[in-house]
Amino acid sequence: MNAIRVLLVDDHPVVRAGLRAMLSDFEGITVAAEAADGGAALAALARLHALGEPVDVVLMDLQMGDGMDGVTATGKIKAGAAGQPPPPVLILTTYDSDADILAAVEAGASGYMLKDAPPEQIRQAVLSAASGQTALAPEVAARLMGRIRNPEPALSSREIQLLELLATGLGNRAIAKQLFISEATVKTHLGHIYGKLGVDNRTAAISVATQRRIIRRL
Amino acid sequence: MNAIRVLLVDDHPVVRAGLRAMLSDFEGITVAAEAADGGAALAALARLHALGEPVDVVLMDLQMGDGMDGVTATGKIKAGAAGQPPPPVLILTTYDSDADILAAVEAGASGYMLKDAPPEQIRQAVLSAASGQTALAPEVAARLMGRIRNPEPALSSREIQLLELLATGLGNRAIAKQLFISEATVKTHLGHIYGKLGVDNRTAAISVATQRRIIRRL
DNA sequence: CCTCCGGTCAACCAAAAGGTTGATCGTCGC
DNA sequence: GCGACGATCAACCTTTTGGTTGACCGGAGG
Repeated sequence: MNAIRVLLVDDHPVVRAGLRAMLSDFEGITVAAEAADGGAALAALARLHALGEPVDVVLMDLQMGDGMDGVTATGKIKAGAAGQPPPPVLILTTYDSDADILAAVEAGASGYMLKDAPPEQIRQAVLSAASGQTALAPEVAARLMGRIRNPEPALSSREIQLLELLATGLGNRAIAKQLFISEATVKTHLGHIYGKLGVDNRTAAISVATQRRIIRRL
Repeated sequence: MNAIRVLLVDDHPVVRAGLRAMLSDFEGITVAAEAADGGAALAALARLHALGEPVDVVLMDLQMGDGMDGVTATGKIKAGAAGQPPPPVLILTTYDSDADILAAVEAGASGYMLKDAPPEQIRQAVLSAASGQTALAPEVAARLMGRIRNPEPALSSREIQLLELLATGLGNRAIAKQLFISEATVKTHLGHIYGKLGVDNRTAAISVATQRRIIRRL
């Protein structure tokens, strides 16, 4: 049986070295190539395909230095026309926010592992992904289950819109003016938002919304 | 000449493996031990010291899974009574916010490196630290220089500390309790912060501070 | 058809935050 | 020793927020 050929994608040399060292210790797994960002990953994929040495599994970080993040890269890999069967993508990240997990899964990732996972767990995940199965870290699986059992109240798009203006530091009056509604309505919306996020003031709402990636922050 | 003995502290097995592989490739550097968190690091330090094999440099992540973070651990190491000369502590982290850098430096860290640094830079930093010098990543150094040159928005470290609590959504009273100061003092500090950042409310302060990377987004 | 829900608005009250002035204390540098 | 500055606190007042209640409209769905 041929070894599973893995493509490592991470912008941290340290992490790449760790993954390389870790995977090399396992039987049946070899590191075919490495890339520091999404663009390089796509290039490496194409290059290896042209050489007749296709990659079996892509092991990729979710947050990368340059513009393209793991989710976008996953989408591109999955949509990649050239070779018929795009390789399974395994996401390896530090955080396990709901939004990240959902986004990764929706983009077509075959798995979602955390960087603090023990080597054996990572090995299993690579093996699973190579055989076409899905691999989720226990913590991630538990989180998804909890989400299904206990769905969080979803914010309406209007509320998210409010939240974004809120995060820029605007006061209620300014938000009202911006959205062409009355200050009273702004207060009503904010009250609903606080309730849904489980907080009781605007700064906490921003904090929670940012952590859950309901709104983005640059 | 004896090799420099390094203690690796990071809660991610992957990162530890990477650092180990990376440092092992260098002449004159050996990994004496590894620890997954601050507590284990202190224990390892004591154990190695008892064995007569003191570590020359501690290479530690700033954010660790358990309670104790890198800054706290650094402080404990520096204060560690047992062996007379505490080893230099080199902080290795993903982010380069003012808040993190200042906290690390104040805690007595000998250096501050970013995880996306090339191997050679890390090697240089370990060497510098071992010889008692300070090693800052270029990005970090530039940031500190800018801070000195631009006295315009020079927030004191106390103010940055306030800002961080502010960003978690705490109210003035809660912040006061957290810092063991009165609510009046919190208001005074906030007033100064608003003035320096050119804003007039807490949410705007968080927004500006985040964009200027005075504090880190979580 | 009628109910549920999102979005809109109002009035009112309580609490929190913001603005101002002024004061004490320590440390640092000149 | 003096002056500057950061950190601390207090009292006072104004503005902003948060919390509650109640109401109207319009669309989606049973």
